[in-house]
Amino acid sequence: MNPTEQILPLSLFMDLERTGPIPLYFQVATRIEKSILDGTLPAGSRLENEVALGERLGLSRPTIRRAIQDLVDKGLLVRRRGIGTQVVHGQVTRGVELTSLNDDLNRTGQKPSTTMLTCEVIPADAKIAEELAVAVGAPTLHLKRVRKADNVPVSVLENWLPEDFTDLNPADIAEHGLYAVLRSRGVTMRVAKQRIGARKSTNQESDLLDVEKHAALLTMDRTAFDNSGRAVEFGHHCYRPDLYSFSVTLVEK
Amino acid sequence: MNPTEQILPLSLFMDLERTGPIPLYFQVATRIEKSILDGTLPAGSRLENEVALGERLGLSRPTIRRAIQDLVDKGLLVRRRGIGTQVVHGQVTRGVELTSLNDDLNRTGQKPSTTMLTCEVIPADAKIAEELAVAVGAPTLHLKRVRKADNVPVSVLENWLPEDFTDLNPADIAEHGLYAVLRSRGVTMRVAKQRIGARKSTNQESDLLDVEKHAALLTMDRTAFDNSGRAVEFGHHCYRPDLYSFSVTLVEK
DNA sequence: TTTGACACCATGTCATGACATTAGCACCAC
DNA sequence: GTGGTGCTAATGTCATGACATGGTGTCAAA
Repeated sequence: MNPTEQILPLSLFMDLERTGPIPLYFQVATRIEKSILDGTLPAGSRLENEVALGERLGLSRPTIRRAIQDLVDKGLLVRRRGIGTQVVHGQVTRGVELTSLNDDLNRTGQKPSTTMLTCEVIPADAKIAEELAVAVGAPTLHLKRVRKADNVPVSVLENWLPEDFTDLNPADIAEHGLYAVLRSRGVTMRVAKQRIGARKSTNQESDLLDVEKHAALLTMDRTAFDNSGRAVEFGHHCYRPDLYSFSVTLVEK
Repeated sequence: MNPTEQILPLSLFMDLERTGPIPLYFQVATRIEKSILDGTLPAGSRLENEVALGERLGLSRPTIRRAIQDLVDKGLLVRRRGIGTQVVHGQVTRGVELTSLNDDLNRTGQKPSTTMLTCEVIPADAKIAEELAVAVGAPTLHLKRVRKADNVPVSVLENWLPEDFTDLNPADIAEHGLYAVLRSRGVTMRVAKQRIGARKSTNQESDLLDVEKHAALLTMDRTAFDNSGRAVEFGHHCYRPDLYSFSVTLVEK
């Protein structure tokens, strides 16, 4: 019942790349994470303590600590002062990340496709102006799309972008996804604030998503900010709850 | 248009408590956060750089860095190497935290109340056993409650707890909430894994929540782990989407 | 005028060392 | 026996110092 003392195999850390561009703490975190996922470190087992681990690997304590902290933030490890570090029970689930639905589907092996319904430049109303931090009436690019996975409609996506992006190419967006097009323009997303709720479908949404009238939909409003802190996108999305849901891992600080 | 150079008023940092139990980085982070919230540091403004800030406050760079990093993780600041640190645009929203609905309602000033529908010890079925990492058939405490805010029903909460907690007092839970009772037993939650979705209400749920039949509900499944990494609670919750939603702030690493 | 080299700035990474705090345990005194 | 006391182990906090890396702007040469 008491936590098994567990030593990480040294071999896992033999090939640390000390000169490459990949930070050492990241390499360590990756290797520990892999050990957890493949069962080398079973749930509940204890990690070697920070200083000892650092000595064995020839790394300083801050580096080890940073690696472990990243895994704690991910919900894989739990630390207790005076006790040590243990692997959390329960199967690992990938949490929500700052990616688009397109990326998610690609990762899970489903074939995404997009139908563009609307792509127009319209003046911002009060709500959009507020979300994007632009003046009311300022031109914005308004998109409405249906996203499908393996040809089954999954969600209706409606997005607004500030004036700088009103020249985006609708065909590119339909083919590669909005986020990919923005990335290729040099925009890197850093922060997103999302609100997740639910409501009934409108008749149009029922048609688009191929569900019955007044079906329950999962909704998500998102405002995304780039690395200079500027709002670059506001979106209102509706998902078929039988095909999509959100996973979140919370860690008490 | 270009980010205003901004200097934090030194007065904000004059009363740092260097001997007390509150970490210095936390005190710094709190003060910066307050400056952002009250408008002293407007959206888009630039922070003084790390080293200078450290010198002015008589603190080391790691301490300052830790404080800033916490605010970056909260989605309040954005950092760019070679550029500096800026305040993110957009109003601040409190994200999901590892708290119970009870705590949430208390914080927003609404008066929560709870009706206990079921409180019984039952054997774990396959799904519950999997979530709690116990054997199938092991005794678990099964709760079903309705949570109200200002006497309006907000959610139906169904929870399962492992054998150690089968002796919990139903009256205590109804009065103080499940999480408060667990805290008073010395259990501290550290990690929770949630899945958020939507579905239609059952007839019973429609009655309990005072909504029409087949209304859209927001659902959340949560498994919570204590500071030793052990699963201590699995819950399936349904919320009225007109009264409750989830906020999440994501930060790209 | 344009372009390349270079310096500067600010954050990113890493090492070393020290002390504080907490949990668990063994031991000793009462 | 029981309870306090102190030791040990492990993480938490903080300081100092160094170098790397990416972004920006300047200045001079082509």
